Amino acid sequence: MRSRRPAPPVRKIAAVDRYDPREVEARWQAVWAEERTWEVPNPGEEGFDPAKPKAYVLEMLPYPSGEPHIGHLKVYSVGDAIAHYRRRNGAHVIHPMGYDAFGLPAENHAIKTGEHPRTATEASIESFRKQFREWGISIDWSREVSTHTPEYYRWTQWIFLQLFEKGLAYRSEAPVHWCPEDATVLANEQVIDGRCERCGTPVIVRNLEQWFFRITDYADRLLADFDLLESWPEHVITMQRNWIGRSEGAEVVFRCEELDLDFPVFTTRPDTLFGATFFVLAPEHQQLSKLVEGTDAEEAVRDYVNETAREAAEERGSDERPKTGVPLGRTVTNPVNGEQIPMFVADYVLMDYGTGALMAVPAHDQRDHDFATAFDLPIRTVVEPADGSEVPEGEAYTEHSEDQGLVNSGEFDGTPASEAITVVTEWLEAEGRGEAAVNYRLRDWLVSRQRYWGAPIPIINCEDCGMVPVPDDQLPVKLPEVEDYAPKGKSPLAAAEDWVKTECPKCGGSGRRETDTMDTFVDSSWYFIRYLDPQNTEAAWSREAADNWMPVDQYIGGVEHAILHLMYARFFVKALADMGHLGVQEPFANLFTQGMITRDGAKMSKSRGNVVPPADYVERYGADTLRTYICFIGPPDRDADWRDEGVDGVQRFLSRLWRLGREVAERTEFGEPGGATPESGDARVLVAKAHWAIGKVTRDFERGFQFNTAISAVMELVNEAYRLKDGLYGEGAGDAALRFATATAASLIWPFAPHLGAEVYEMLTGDRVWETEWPEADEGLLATDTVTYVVQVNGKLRARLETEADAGEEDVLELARGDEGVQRHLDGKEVVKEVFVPGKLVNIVVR
RNA sequence: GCCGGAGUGGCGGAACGGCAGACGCUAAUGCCUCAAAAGCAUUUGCCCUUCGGGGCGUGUGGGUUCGACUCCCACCUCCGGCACCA
Repeated sequence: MRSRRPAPPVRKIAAVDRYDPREVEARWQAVWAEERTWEVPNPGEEGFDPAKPKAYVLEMLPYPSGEPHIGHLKVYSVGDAIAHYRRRNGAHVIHPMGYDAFGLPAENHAIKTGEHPRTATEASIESFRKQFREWGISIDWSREVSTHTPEYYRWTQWIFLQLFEKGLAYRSEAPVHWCPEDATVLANEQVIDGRCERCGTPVIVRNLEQWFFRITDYADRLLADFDLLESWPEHVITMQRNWIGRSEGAEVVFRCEELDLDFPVFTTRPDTLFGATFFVLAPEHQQLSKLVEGTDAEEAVRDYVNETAREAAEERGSDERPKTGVPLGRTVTNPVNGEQIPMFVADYVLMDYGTGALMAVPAHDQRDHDFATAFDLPIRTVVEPADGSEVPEGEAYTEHSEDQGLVNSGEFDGTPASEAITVVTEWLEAEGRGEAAVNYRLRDWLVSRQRYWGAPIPIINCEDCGMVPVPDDQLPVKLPEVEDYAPKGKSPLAAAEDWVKTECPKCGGSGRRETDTMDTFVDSSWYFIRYLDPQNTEAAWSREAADNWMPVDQYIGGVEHAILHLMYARFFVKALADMGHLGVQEPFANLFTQGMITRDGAKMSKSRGNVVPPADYVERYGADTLRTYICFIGPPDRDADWRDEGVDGVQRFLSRLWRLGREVAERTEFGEPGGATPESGDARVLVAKAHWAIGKVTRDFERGFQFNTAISAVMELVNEAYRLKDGLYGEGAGDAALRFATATAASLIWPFAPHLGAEVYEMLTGDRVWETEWPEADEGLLATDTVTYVVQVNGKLRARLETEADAGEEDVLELARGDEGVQRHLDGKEVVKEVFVPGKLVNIVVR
């Protein structure tokens, strides 16, 4: 801890004897705003030191709606603690802020009130901005961005066109999810249990022409590059892995000879091909009408298809309900044995997985088994347990390890099932009837929305030239002003006829603008790069700035974004890296997902009346108390239940530290807080405790996010100072120890309670705590002359012994055996073994 | 069903295989005060106690070990994610 400056001005020792957070916090906030303390330069700018390591600390940007809630306070408190810690450990820390300002809530509000969504959005942004300052979050405000400004979405549009040029953005007709309530299409990721993620309305499937990003091209890299991440929560990786849903198997072609049609299917079990006894198509399958046209089955099939189309995806998805379907009166040929097997249409086959058709193997797939039972179809076992054990009645046998061999499978009989997968696939390849294949659950990302409040898609449709990108010098395509924000099945932008009608940039003929806007997840898939060079009008960012700061060293946010945002952003970074705009493959090296704050065990909601409005609480307790409480309540990745009594406790602690600081500043000589390390006595005990706390807090930061134990260590230090202070005042070593201990407590609490930390530290040292280096624990000080040995008999604690730290094994054992409490338990028993752990413990085993 | 995560006092939570319950809340008592608030101090897992101490305790049942909240096996409960994915 460096120090020494002239004695502090009088005002720095508060005149009141009560900790007044409002006064303290306002003063320091003014200093940080005035001096722009948290701004950090880019390479080449004044103040940039290439020798310093960089740290990009980022919390997910807020969606500005109304006022910030307690979850915001948590995520930014946690992030700020990390940012402060890294700064004082010598890094250039970039810690920016922005707003994810496009989106439905503002637009729905606009529809109701007729007021432009920009008005409510910008009012909300102002409120967020104000509260972030009142919370004392150390933000580099020079880098602030908001996704709804033309200066920002100009570059969102630029990225769209980059993807378009590379064939990664395309327009296509496909069955897509449509939310009738919000009157827009949704991405697969935004459909939860068959319902719209935003409003909960059951979605329906419609065939529409829409814009997609080709994220499926990146499926394998999105999986493989988990290896490039430093530290992500295991469950987030698992969720993404499941979502991408890679499975290996084979594509096998079944042929309908009558109509000369080939039906490829995907299977993970080519080893069971001989067990395929029927064949099923999804109701949405394109060839269906061709198969039944003019046959007896036509009407029944049409009815069945219409019926399933009416059903919500939600009901169809249940595996509880009985299998339904209709025979087509056609057969296909099983390529391995030439068998003609009957075809069906059934809604348990999904159009958007595999090829929308499957070979049914009822003996070895439960769903096929259920269908076969319902329709009385043959069930042929082709894989048997090697040990001859029975398969339960009514169940499919799905094992396929080397302990199972093939039967009823012609030349493949006896081949172990695990091996048969490869062998049969090779055979299919040789025969030209199939090949090894990989299938994914992941679909391309549907990005167009028929809504107003988003970035317009920068494409012009020309009768002669087709889809033409808006030339770079004409960006941004500004959102037009309209009268009515309500969606009517097409985008509200379509009503702005003057805007829609334009000139084709290619041929100069008449063109019409694309009227859909982009999914807001597009905006938030690259904001963390714009922060690095936010003022740039020539490019979305400079490679130099991006190379300097990327990747994000610590990303913090809610687990609800585990799939959507985090996967889209990974995709963007990979695509941009492929185009040469970035030098990294992954945006977020370390990810931390914070838990929710509940109250009375339930999620906070207005209807439940258990909301903790941060502004009210900051007014009442001050920001430092709230921030520290949130970090103290429990491990930040877990959910935690809010209790006002707990807040009182933290307030008490901060107030104790403030009063200690003031008292020590008054009653001891201003000067070097460290001084010479006292040899012995309470002064030494206190200094040692301070070093212990430094070590503990430092380890808790280094190990991750163990803020609750870090704060408790500072509490212990403060408690120790209170316990010892009255005996230490007035002697040189005692005064110095008190100053050191108190300044250390202020220094260690700084990442959580910056205003108070700065205040107390300045009272005692005249220095600004954020300009000092993070303290280092003197491990040597922690060693003491005497140690306490724990004495166990048969593993149970029986005595404690104070002894010289350097006492030998025999001496300690001798002492232990002689102890009265130990004696009682040794009496009349035979000592079998004695365990000695130097400096710690003795265990005497008796019989 | 599959994949994650978690079970410790009245509560939130601590514990490199070595003193279970740090720290905080709550509660009780005392000091200060005319009084209250604030503050300060002590106690606060359960049971028994002759007040020395003793017994029991980390979801359940086993195991490894001198020693297990911690490691291994089996199970129970709760939370989250995915789910007719071929």
